[in-house]
Amino acid sequence: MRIATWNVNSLKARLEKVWWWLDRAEPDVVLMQETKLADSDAPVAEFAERGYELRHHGEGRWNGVAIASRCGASDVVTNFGEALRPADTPEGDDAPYAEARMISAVCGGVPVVSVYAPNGRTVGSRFYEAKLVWFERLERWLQESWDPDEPLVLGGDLNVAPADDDVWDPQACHGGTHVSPPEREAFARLLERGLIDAYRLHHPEPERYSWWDYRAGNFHKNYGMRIDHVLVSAPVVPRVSWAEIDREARKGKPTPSDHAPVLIDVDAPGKPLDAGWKGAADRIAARRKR
DNA sequence: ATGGTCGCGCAGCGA
Repeated sequence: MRIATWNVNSLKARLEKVWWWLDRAEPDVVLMQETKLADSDAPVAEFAERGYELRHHGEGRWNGVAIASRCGASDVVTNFGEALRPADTPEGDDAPYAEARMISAVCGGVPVVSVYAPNGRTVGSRFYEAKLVWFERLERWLQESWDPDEPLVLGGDLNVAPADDDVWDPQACHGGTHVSPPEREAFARLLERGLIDAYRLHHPEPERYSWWDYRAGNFHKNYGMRIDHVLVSAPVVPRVSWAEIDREARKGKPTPSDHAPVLIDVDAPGKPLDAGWKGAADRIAARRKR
C-alpha cells in the first residue's frame, strides 16, 4: 500500500496536476492539505471516476484537508471530533476548532490522519501561539484515540522543520517560524509519543526538502524546508519498505504546488518512482553560482 | 534570502 501526503495549495487549481500525479505515482491513499475548498465543492465525482473515494473537510478559501483512498475510507473523524467553530471565536483554546486542519479515516485496515498545522506567521505572534495550542490539541487527540501499539500513519504539512538538516540554511532561518525550539519540541513530543519519522528512517541524508518558496527561484537552488512529514507508529515501521519525496511534482506545468508529495510504501512496494534527487545536487550547485 | 510567486478573488492578504 502506497500512502502519500501532499499540500496541494488549492485542490481546484491543482486538479490537473493531481490527476497527472495519480497516474505517475499510483498511490493508494493521498492525504491532502490546503484544498481551499468547501465540502460542497470537493471534486468527489472526479476522484471516483479515477477509483478514489474522497473524504473532505473544509470551509473554502483557506485551509481544508482531505483523504483520497482507493482502498476504502471508513470511520472518518474531522477536526479532532469537534464541531468547527466560527473563525471569530475568541483566541486561546478555541483556536484549534476554528479552522479545518484535521481529518482521519481507516483505509485498507490502516488508520490514517491528514493534518495541516497552522503556519504561525511570526514567532511570538498570536498566530504562533495558536500553532502551539493546535499541536497540544493534536497530542491530546492522539492520546485519547490511539494506542501506540496499534498501527497509525499520520501525514501532513506540520509546518515544522524538525532539525537543522531539514532547512537549506539554519542561519538564514534562525529566528523564524518552523525552526523555533517550541515548535521543534512540539514535533519531538509526537515522536516521544511513539510516532516515527518514516522519511528519515529511510533517508538520513541532508538537503532533502518538501517545500520551496515560489519566489526567487528557490526550488531550483534547493532553498527549501522539510516540513511535510509521514509519521508512523511502531507496528508500521517494519512494514515501511520505501519512502520518497517526489520533487518531480514540484516542477513544470501546469503550475505546481509549492510543496512536493512525501510517500511511503507499506508492505508490498508500489510502482518504482524516480523522485529526481539523483544528480540534482550538481545541477543545483551550478545554479547557485549564477 | 521579508520576497523575485502563487491562490483567492478583485484589493490586498496569507503562505
